[in-house]
Amino acid sequence: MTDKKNDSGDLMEKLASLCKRRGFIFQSSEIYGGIGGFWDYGPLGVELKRNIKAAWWEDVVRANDNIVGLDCSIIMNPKVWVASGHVGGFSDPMVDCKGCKARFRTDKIAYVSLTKGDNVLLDAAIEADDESEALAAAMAGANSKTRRRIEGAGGDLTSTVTFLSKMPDGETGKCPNCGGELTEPREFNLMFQTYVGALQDSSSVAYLRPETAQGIFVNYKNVMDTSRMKLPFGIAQIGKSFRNEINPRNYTFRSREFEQMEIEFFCHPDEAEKWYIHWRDTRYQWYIDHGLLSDKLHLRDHDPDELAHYARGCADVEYDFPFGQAELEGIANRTDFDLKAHQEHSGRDMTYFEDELWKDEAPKYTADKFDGDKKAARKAAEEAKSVMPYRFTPFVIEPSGGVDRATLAFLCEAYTEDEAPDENGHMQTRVVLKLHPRFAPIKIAVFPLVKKDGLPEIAHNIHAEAQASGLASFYDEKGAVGRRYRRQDEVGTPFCVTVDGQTLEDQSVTVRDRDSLAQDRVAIDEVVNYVRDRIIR
RNA sequence: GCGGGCGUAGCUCAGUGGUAGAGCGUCACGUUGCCAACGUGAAUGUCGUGGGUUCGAAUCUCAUCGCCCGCUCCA
Repeated sequence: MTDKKNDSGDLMEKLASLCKRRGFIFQSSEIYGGIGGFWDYGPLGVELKRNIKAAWWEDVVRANDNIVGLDCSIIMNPKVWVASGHVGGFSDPMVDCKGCKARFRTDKIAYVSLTKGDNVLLDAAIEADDESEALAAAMAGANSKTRRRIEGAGGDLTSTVTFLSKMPDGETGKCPNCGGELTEPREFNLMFQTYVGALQDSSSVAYLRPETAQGIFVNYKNVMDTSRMKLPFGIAQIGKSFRNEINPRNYTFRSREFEQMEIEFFCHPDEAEKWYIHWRDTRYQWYIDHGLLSDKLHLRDHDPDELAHYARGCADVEYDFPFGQAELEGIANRTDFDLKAHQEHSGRDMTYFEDELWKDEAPKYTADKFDGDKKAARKAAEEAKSVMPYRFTPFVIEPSGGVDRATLAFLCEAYTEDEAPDENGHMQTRVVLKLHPRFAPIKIAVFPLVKKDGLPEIAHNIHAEAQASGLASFYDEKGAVGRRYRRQDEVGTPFCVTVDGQTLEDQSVTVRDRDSLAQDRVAIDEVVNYVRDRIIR
C-alpha cells in the first residue's frame, strides 16, 4: 500500500470538500450566505472535536493531581480587560495609503524635520519604532547635498520627530513609502463588544472574552481557597473565545469564534523555568502521541525580541499546514504579570504564602527572642512573612492551545489517498482519514455481509453491545460490503466488524483494520474487547 | 482593508442572451458472500443575494455577501 500523501495546496480543498460531504464542518449560517470567520461542526465533526477535548481533559486534568478544572463565563466585568491590557493598549490605530495601498500602524510612522532657524533642512516621513531610529533613518535616507548642509550647520540644529499617533485629530501626514495621501486612522480593536442589560450606553459595554486565560486568573484565589491546592498547581479550562479578526483565513484556522484549551500553571518564581520546559515538552509530545508526525510538527522557541513584554519565555507548537507552518499551541512563561495586574486593578491580594516553610521559621520570632517585647517580635515576624521566600506572587506557565486548530491539524494529517484493490483486484484510489483511534468519531462499524440468513440480527446485537459498553458504534447493512468499508475509511473509523456465513457455524466475525486492511477472525464474545484494547491510546 | 480569481444539485464541475445539465454521491428494489463507480427506478436547484439592462438573464451590468490566492494584520 503506497501512500500518496498530498502536501500540495489542493489538500485543503479536498479536505474541506470531504468535511462538508461527510458532515464534519459546515460554514456557519450557510443558507443565508454564510458569515466570515464562523464555522459549524456537523455530526461527525462534533464527535471528533469532543474526542480531542476529552483526551486533553483526561491527560491534563484527570491524570494530574495538581491540576483542577474550571469553566468561566464568557462575558466578564469589563475591568478584567482593562487590567489585562486588552482594552486600550492593544487597539492599534492603522492608516492605509491611498496611493500605494500600504498599511501602517500610526505609532510606527514618524515625521522628522531638521531646522536651522527658519530654514527647513530636512523634512521626511519615515517608518520607525522610536525617535532615534527615525532620526537615523531620516539621515540615511537624505541625499548627499542635504547631508552636507546638515553637517555644515554644526550644532545649532533643531530636530523634531512626531509620530502620526501623536498628531492632533484630523491631521494626517504623507505616506513614508510613496509620499501619497493617508486615510484617517482607524481603530483595530479585536474584541467583540456587547451591552449587558437593556440599556445600551457606555456604562453597560462588555466584551466577549478574547482568551480564556483571564477567567482563570480572576478565579485563582477562589480555586486556591476552595480546592486546598498548593504550589505548584494548575487550573485548566476549555471554552470559546472571540476575536474580531480583520481577515479570517485558511478554513477554520483563523476564526472569529474559536475554542481554546488552556492551562495556567502557578509555580514558585524560582521553578518557573523548570515548569516552562516541562510543559513545553509535554504539550509538544502530546501532539506527536496523537498522530502528528514529528517532521511536520515543530517546537519553535521564540527569539527574545519576539516575546511579549510580559513573557520571559515562549515556544510555539507549529504544524505544517497546506497553507504553511502555523501555530497550534503556545507555551509561555507569563511571569507574575497577570496576577500582579489583577492585584493592582482589583485591590485584591493575589500573593501566595508558604505556610509550611514559615512554620519552621516562626519559632525565631517568639517574644523571648526579642527581650520579651511581644510587639517587636510580632512586627519582625510580619516583616519577615511579607516577603520572599514566604510571601510572593506566583509565576504562571501558560500552555494555550486552539481546539479548532488542533482539529484541523489532525484532519490534515489524517487525510490520505492510497490504493486498495477492488473486487477484480484492480487498484483503486481510496480516501481514508487515518485519525488516531482515540479521536475517531466512530470507533466500530458493524455490518452483516448480506441482508439475509439472520446475519443482520447478529450484527445488530454486536452493535448494541458495543454501544452499551460506551463505544461509538455504527450499523450499516446497505449495499456492497466493500462500499461500506470505504465509507467508513473516509470518516476514519478504525475497525469494521462483519458478520458472515461462518459466523453461523462458529460464532466468529471478521474485524477489518482501517489502515492495513487486514482481517482478523474474532469470537463474537470477544469482539468489543478486541476493539476496545486497540483504541485506548 | 487593498489587488486578483471564483460562486450552477450533497460533492466536483460543464453550460457566454432563448426549455437547468453531467459524473459521483443519496434513496428504493433487485443482485452481490469481504474491499466503492452491477441492473432497474427515484428524489434533489431562490444558478450566492439584491437591483439594473433586455421581449427574454445562470450568461451582460452595478452593488452586496461568502470562499480561495497574494499583500496587510495577528495583543
